[in-house]
Amino acid sequence: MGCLIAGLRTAIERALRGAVDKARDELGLAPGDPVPDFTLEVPREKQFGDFATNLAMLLTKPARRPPRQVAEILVSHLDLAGTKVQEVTIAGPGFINFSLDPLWIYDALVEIQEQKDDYGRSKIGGGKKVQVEFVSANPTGLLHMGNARGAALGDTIAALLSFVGFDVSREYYINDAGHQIENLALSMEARYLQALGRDAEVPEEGYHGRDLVETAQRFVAEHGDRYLKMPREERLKALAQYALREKITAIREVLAAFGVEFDVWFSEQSLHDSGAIDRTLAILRERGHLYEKDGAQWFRASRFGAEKDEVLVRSNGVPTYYAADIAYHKDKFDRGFSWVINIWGADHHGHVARMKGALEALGYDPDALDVVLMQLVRLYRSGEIVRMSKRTGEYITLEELLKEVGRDAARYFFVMRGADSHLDFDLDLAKSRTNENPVFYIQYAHARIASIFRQMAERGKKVPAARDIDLTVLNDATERDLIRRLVDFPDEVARAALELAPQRMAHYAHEVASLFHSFYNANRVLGVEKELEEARLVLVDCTRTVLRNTLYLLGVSAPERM
RNA sequence: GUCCCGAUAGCUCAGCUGGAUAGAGCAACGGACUUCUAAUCCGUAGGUCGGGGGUUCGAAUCCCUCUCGGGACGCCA
Repeated sequence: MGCLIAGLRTAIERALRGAVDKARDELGLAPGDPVPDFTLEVPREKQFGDFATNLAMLLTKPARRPPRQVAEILVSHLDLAGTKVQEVTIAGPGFINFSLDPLWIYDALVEIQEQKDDYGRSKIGGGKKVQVEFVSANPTGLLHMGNARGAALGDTIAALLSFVGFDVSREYYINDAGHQIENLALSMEARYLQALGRDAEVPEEGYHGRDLVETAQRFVAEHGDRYLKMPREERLKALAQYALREKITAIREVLAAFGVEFDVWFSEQSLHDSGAIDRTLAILRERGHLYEKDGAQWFRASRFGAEKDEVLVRSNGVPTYYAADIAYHKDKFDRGFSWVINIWGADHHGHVARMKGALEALGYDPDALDVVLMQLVRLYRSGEIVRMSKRTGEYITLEELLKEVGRDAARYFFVMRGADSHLDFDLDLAKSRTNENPVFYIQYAHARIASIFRQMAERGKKVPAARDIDLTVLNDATERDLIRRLVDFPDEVARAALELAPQRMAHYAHEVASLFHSFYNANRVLGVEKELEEARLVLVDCTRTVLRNTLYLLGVSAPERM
């Protein structure tokens, strides 16, 4: 689909490149000198026009002239045919500012209205296969706030990438092998025995959460005490399998309630069973990246940028988690993903260099893996930190959070900060139905719009087609500011997606809502002069589209009334 | 000790691929509801961008260093 703002942008960029080429001699540039990687952005201040470039400043050095002089020369060679540029000025240290024909933003409204739900979609991703792996919480308990933040971040990043034309797959890696499963089995056994009235203690390293008590009770309800008499190994296996299945189901359900659905649930155990880990180890060994020490198999990770070497196979012959993870990442690339994104807790940061190192050792491009590290979440209630301890099983679960603050607030709050910032999650604020709460502020804007359309319908009117009416009557400052920001939407989506920065969308939504509220307070829509009413209905319609699309990307609902 | 992340308005944070006068929300203060939802808006005030050095035409942004907070450094995951 055509996108107006992108078209304008590329037209100006092309003109600038052309100017550099024509001015080469005058600027004293060598024929081989490339055109520098300049920016063409929307200036913060309106007085600087619609677009501004730093190109002249970047050419200062090769041209050995002051930036403003370079700008003069460039401007004298600019061919602006077909760019809608009406005025070019040189300002500040050497910016070249472009002011467009003021009518251009009205064309954008036509585009927004016609593209509707597709407005902002693009093909930047070119159908490239991208995998986003996130949450991947141990299936030994319930989801906590860290998992919840990961879920919101991962899902929003995936939605953004998909919106800009990537072929995205959401994946959950199930850690259903190794120690934690043994611990789960032992913990379940204790709860099972307790449920049958016997004395038993959950091991210190085990899982102490209340949820396993209930799982054990359900197990008893189904199987009674018949596992008491079975060989211990069989009992442990049955208990672990039962708990695992129940936990994964519970995780899947609560994530679905959170608006997060995965395309693939990948089992770690399957890597052991299929021989994928052995094959991966064999390749590393063949390439000379493994050695034996103290009876264990070590990977020379330090050769590939990691701090130290790492054990892949313990002296007891059991592969480490790291070995499985290497095989897993190899599998990802073998499945044809050309970009792999992991959302990890910051406590895994030490794992990043190792993982990239392993990929390099296997012959894959480590830069095709991006790891988004997210910092901790702290919950606040009544101004105090809510203490949590996973060890004792005392923590707020995602399920409880959803019950308390609702999905919309939770989704928004988790992505409103950059992943690498600590997130203070104020439960009272998330619940409050006041202007302090950004989610309600944004949703309220949407509800107000819906209300306008209800009244419009009562009056027997319809939203006119933008291309049939005169939009230039939208001349008020609040109207122009709002339109201008609506036009930015495709740019904002693209940046948020490529920078893996969903918080940009959260802020953008708030800005659009704010501009709309200002417009709404300053102007009436219904009941004004016919031409103006029609144009304003179009503007309100377009605002609704942008708010909806933004909220959709964030996984937040767009209510019709509040 | 080594490494990673952070430090920006009273509070919570944006901005960080170097760009023009550093932004927003909340809190504070002063205003606006015979009108489509006042869950809103308008205005005022608020800053040595943790300290110091460096690179540059230009630094909140890049480099070095120091201070303070959080985290990671296991044949755990």
